[in-house]
Amino acid sequence: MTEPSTGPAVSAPDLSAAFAALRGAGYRVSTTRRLMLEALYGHDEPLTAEQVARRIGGETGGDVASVYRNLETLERLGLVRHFHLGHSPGLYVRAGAGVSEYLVCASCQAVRAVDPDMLAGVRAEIERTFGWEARFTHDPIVGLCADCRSSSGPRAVGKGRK
Amino acid sequence: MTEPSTGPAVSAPDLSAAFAALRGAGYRVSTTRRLMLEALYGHDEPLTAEQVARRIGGETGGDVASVYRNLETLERLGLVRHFHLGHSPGLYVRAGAGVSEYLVCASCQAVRAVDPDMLAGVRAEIERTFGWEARFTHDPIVGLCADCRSSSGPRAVGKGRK
DNA sequence: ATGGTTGCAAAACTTTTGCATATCT
DNA sequence: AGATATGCAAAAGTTTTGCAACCAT
Repeated sequence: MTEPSTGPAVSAPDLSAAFAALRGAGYRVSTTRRLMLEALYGHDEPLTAEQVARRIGGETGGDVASVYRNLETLERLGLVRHFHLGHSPGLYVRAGAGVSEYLVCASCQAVRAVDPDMLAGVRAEIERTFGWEARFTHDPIVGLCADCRSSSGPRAVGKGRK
Repeated sequence: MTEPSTGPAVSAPDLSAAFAALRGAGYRVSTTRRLMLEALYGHDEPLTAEQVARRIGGETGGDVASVYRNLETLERLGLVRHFHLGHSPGLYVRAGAGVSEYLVCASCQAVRAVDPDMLAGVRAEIERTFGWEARFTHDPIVGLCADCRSSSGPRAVGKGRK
């Protein structure tokens, strides 16, 4: 068993640092992983595994199984994070660089990445009221962004009735 | 097409009111639906669709497809609500009776149902900081409950590494 | 009687796993 | 060379859908 160690969470501010993090943990920087990271670090919008696969493969798209395997690895290394919006497939975004928590709009699906410090007040309020320590890392705060609040009114929520 | 109308959301404080809500919206109170509501209204813990099916069928358990169909109906009527915890299957709980938002413990999976009013402070804090209107109805607040905070310390989170 | 409901079967989808082959170091 | 990573195929798990038979109203 010469499998690379899981290693501690590392935040990579940019691509080359992400590659270094991979190597440092004993993983190889394969073509697939390089393309995946380029795709994920090039966008702020979250991507599904299938979207990532489509971006790394030629016409047919890359293999989704490999993408899932790598996403899990990248997530363990703290380079990527994923969450779900409603019943959507997993949505993956880059992590690190002071960005580690998200607000997701239930209406337009916009994602706002925020510095954990900005949520200090919210966390404090939750602790004061309930005694719980809130985690917004895997399950983001879902709500309506400022735009959707004003345009759609308070009724438009979720993915509609089908 | 004589399908019953979707109707407005109704909060049923008890079983008979739930039945009335069904009838009022033009739905029938079938045996399946009655047993499902009894199961869901008898517990505070959330149940998966399969658990509900097991409770309504004899030995073999009821049909999961029907359960899913009915859960969707009951949710539209505001009698039931569902959310997800991590990658778990949908977890269904009764709605109404002043209980409509949840805190879920990432460690022991305890569910704390809270009156929406108790989250007013949290919502206000989020609106002040981000301008967003938070919704904790489909995606509950995930964190560590008071018990798990003291016992496991700040490290135990999520479902482990598999 | 009638049309909503159920059960069963099969499909749709997302994610995981096994294994031989290709690839990085 | 040698172990890791990939690709393909198949499986697992959850949720949805089609359809004939059933059952509240």
